[in-house]
Amino acid sequence: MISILEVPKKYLNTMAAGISLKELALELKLAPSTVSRALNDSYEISEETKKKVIRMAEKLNYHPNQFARSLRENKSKTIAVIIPERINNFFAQVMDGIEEIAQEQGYHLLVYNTHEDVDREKKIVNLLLNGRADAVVMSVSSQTSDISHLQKLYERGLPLLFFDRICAEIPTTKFITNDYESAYDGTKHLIQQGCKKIAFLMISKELSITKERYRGYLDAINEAGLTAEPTMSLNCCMSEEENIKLISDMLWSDNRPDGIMASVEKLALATYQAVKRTKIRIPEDLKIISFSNTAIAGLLNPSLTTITQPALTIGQECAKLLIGKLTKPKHYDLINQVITIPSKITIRSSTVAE
Amino acid sequence: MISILEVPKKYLNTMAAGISLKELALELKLAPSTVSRALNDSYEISEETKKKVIRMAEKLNYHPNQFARSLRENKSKTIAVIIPERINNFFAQVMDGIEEIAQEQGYHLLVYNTHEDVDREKKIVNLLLNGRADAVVMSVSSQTSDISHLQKLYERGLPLLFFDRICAEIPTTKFITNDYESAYDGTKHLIQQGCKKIAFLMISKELSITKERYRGYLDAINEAGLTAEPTMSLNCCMSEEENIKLISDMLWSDNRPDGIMASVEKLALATYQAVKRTKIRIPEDLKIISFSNTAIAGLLNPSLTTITQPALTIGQECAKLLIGKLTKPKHYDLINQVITIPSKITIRSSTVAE
DNA sequence: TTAAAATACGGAAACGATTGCGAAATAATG
DNA sequence: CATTATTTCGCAATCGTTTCCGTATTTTAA
Repeated sequence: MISILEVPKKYLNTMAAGISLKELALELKLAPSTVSRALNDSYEISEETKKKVIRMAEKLNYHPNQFARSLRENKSKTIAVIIPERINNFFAQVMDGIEEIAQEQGYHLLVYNTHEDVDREKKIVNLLLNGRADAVVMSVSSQTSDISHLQKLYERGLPLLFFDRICAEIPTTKFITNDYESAYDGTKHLIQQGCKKIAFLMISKELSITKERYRGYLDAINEAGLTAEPTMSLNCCMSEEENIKLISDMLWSDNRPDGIMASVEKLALATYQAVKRTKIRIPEDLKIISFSNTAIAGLLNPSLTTITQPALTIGQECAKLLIGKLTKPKHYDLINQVITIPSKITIRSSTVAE
Repeated sequence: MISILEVPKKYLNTMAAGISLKELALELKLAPSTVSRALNDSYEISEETKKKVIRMAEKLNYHPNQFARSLRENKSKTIAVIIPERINNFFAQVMDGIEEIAQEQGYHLLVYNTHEDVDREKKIVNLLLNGRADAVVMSVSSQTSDISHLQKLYERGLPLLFFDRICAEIPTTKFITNDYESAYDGTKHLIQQGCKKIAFLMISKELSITKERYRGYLDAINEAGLTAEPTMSLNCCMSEEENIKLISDMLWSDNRPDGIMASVEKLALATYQAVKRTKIRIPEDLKIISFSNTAIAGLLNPSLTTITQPALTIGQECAKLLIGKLTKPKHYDLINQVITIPSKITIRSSTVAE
């Protein structure tokens, strides 16, 4: 005799793989449709039946198959996130922001790292074309010039959002920080501290953030009556070693800068490494400011003046808008606009001689 | 007249949402089964037909629906990764390692951050019970003592793997570094540098890594004839501010240590912050060594002696084993064992007085 | 008391792919 | 030429849900 509280033997072996709705219905002597409705708390089902169904579902450890559900409903409650780099405080914080909202709303995150490689980016985007995710939020790689793959993704109809390194050609919403103003203010700060020859360090000329930050840098320089020498804008690469060498060469040259605006954190750190191999003193001989989201700028030697992006907020806003669009398509729209959230400059020892 | 190179009008509106196999078959005047086999390069289909099908699939921009496929095949080519913290160099590197192998093998990654919170961990694990992923690799949160949710996940039959912070009770494969030896060697190094009273900093007594590293620390101390005072083992928490205060209190006390073994990076950094508020000099008055995977240990003030874990390798090995198990279940087995990959100690200024 | 409305549930189709089986048409064999 | 293999493809079931209908039973209204 099988007690009602025991799991029937016939299910014991299949339990590992999970029980289906149909089997659950069979056990309850109900139709699958009824069980489905009961579990989804439909008004068509009596409270009594609901209780029974829910209890049995728990007893048999029932979990609805997500693929069947996704197939039927044509949505997966999954968002794909594509970033160019993972070992990076900015992107990690953005991810945390996205995930915070996603978890609240019951959304899952597929995460992809392109390693700043367009080819990888294209492969990943093509993979996403089959509808594994309901939406995509991304920051393009530094090598992305051809954007046909992004165009295709956009035309596929998936809600698509950009942040930080955006793709202007795609008519959707983008979240960035006030790149121009921050770079302008940061450069101005260097000038106020006495810098006459300021170098601009970048990882790629093509990047949206590079262009904007460079524009801010240029305007500040010109406004101060200084001249922006071509040799002072240094286009770096992916290899840390090479970057250190490039920066070293600049520091050893006769025409060396007395100030540096690093458009990304890694280049400021490369500069620190390069400086270590010289007699140059920071901030006395060289002042440095950098876009950076590291928590330990204050522990560096010397502590680093930073332009900190609102990374967490950017992530949260991306997720809010995207999930809003997914859950209430009528109320939200991914219109072609750039939303700017300001950065914060924190002045530390690397720019002020005591 | 519709040219063969044009997309028939009737599909133009549905193209955004994607075309189905059935529609593709209709257009080709073939049965869905034939089209499916053609696309999957079945021997049953003539080369001629295959060409036609593939060309038409490309023309109509066909992409197979992953949910239908997953439902039918009962697998999703997706691996779930659960980590306790994202803004953390170690975990970021592990993730990169996992993703490297996963991308090679065409696997996707669902990533979850528990923020060191057991309740979140439980929710996430329960979400995974419905088969969204084919396998799970995780590092448990520092607050995890009740492991019933992990047990349930394991019993569900999903291949499950642990790394770094492992759960000994679950009989599966775990990847860690040589926590005991590294802590032993690191502590011994402090002793050799003259430390007599060494403090051990941890984030949770329950963690596997804490226990092992503490054991190594203790053995090194006892072996050297020193005594391990209870006040010298400091159990820190999640809040950076509180940790700095805890460490500050220790540093200001009469009974202050002359050496510190930090079992995780964030506690070494908190120590640096705390030291900044005192007159204490590193390494003259206090020497510090820490488990850490930061790339800028050399840029800290002073540069930090580190025990660096093989994070990337750990990630790669996890992914290799897991995907091996998924693709060739007969050849791979997740036997109950702990695989150890050694760390590397890099001695810097924080432990050697010049 | 009878018609209308509300309640509670079952049957069956649908989502989009894969695959076992059957069956033509063609090729190979005796 | 008759028979058997081989090639090439179609039919239909299946995976596990959800949901549109239909219907029997009960309740409410007239």
